[in-house]
Amino acid sequence: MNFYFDNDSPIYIQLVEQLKLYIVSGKIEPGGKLPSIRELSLQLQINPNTIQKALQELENLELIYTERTNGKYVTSSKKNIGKTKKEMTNEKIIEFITDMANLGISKEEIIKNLLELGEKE
Amino acid sequence: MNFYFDNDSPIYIQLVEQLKLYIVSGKIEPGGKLPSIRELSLQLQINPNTIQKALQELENLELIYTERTNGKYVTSSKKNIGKTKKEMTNEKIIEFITDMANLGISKEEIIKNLLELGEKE
Amino acid sequence: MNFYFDNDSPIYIQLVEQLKLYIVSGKIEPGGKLPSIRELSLQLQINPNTIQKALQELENLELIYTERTNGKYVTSSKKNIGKTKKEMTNEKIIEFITDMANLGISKEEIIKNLLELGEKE
Amino acid sequence: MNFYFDNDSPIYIQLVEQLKLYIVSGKIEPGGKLPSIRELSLQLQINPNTIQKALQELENLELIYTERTNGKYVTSSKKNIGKTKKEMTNEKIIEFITDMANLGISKEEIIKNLLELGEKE
DNA sequence: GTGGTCTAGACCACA
DNA sequence: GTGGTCTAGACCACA
Repeated sequence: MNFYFDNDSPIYIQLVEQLKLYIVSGKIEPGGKLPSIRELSLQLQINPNTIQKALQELENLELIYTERTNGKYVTSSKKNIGKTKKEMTNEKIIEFITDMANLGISKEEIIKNLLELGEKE
Repeated sequence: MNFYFDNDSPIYIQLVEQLKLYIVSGKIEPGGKLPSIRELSLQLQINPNTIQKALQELENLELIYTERTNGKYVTSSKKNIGKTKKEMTNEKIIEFITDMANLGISKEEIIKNLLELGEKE
Repeated sequence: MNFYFDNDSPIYIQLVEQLKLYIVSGKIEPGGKLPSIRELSLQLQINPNTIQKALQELENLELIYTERTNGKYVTSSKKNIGKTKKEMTNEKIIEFITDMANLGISKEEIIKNLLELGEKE
Repeated sequence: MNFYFDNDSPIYIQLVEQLKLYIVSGKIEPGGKLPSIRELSLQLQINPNTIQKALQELENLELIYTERTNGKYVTSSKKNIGKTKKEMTNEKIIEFITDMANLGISKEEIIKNLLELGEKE
C-alpha cells in the first residue's frame, strides 16, 4: 500500500479517499486488521489527529470498525463494501458525464476517446 | 447564463469553473463583453472583491482580458479557448480513467456503463 | 511617427513617454507644429481628454508650448530638449544599474552581455 | 530583509518585486521558510490580505509553495529560481537597450557611460 | 462609468 | 498556530 499526498486538498480527505479505494478494490482484505494510528502516523508522517479523523470517516461509512482496546478492522461485510463501491462508481460516472456534457462533448466522442486511450497503452 | 453555488468549494473557484465552461463551450462568445464587476456582484449577490478574484484567474488563463476603464472581454483567440477546452477535457478523462482503474473497473465495463446510461435517457 | 499602446499602464503616460522620445531624439523637429488634439484623437483612436492630459504634461516639461487659438508647437529650445534627454538617460541608466546590482550582476557582466548582444545583431 | 514602499505602484507589486529579488539573489535561501502572513503583516504594517495577494503571485511564479496549515516556503528548485532570474535579467537588459536606442544612444556610449560610473564610485 | 487596491475584520478548516 | 475566503466599504486613476 502506497499513499500519495498533495497540497490541493486536506490530507485527511486524501487519506480517506485512498483507503476507500484500497478497501473497495480489495487491496486491503475484508476483515483485515489495520495498523494502529501511531504506526500509520509514523509511516505516513502525518499527525495522529489527522489519521484519527480519516479513520473516523471510514467508520461512519461502515467500512471499518473499532474493537475497543484491540484495534481497528476492515469490515467483513461484502454488502457494505459493495455498496460503497457502487456509490463511488456511480458518483464518478455521473460527474464525468456531466462534465463532458458541459464541455459539449457527446457520449460517442467520449467512447471514441476511451477506445483510443486503450490502444495507446 | 445561470450560476449555481454550493458550499463545497470557494465561491470564486466555482465562478471560475462555470465561466470557463461557458467560454469553452461557446455559450459566451469569443470577443464578447462581460458584465461589469459591479453588475455581476449585484446579479450573483457576491461581493465585488470575490468576483474580481475569479475574473483575475480567468485573465491569468488568458481566457479574458481587460480594457482599462472600459470593461472585460472574452478573448477572441480561438487558440486560447481551444487549448483550455482540451486541457479541461483531457484532465477530466485521465482522472476518470484513473478513478475507474483504482476501483477495479475495466475500460469495457465503463463503456458498457456509458451505453446503458445512454439508453435510459 | 508610430504609436503603440498596451494595457499595462495608463494611456496618457504611454503617450507622454513616446512623444518625449520622439522629441528628444529629434524625430519630431524643434519648433515643429503638432497635429491638433482632434486630429491626434482621430489618428490614435484615443479620447481627446487623454490626449489633452498627455500634452499638458509635455507643456509642464517645457517640451512643447501652446500658441492660443493657433496650436501647439515643439519647443525650439535645444537647452530644454537636451536637459530632458539627459534626465531621461541618467534616470534609465541609474535604474538599470540598480536593478542589475539587486540581481547580483556586476558591471563587468553587464558589459560582457551588452557586447554579446552587439555581436548577435 | 528590508522593504521599502513608495506610492508609485501598488504595494503588493512592490512586495512581489522585492521578494523576487531577495529570492533570485539568494538573500532568502532556497527551501527557507517565510515568516507567516500575520508576522509579515505586523512587520511591514500592511494588511494581511495584501500580503496574501503578493505571496499568491510568487506562488504562481513557482518561487514559493505552501504547506497547508504549516506555512510558506521558498522553492528548493534552483531551476525555477534560475529561470526567474534569467527572465528578470533579460527583460531589464532588453528594455534598457531599447530605451537607449530610442534616445539615440549607441551601445558604445552606454558602455563608456557605465565605465565612467564605475570610476566615480 | 470602468477596473484596481487596500483595509478592517470576521470566520473557517486544518494540523 | 497556519493559510484561505469573504464581506463591507472606502478610495483611486482613468476615459
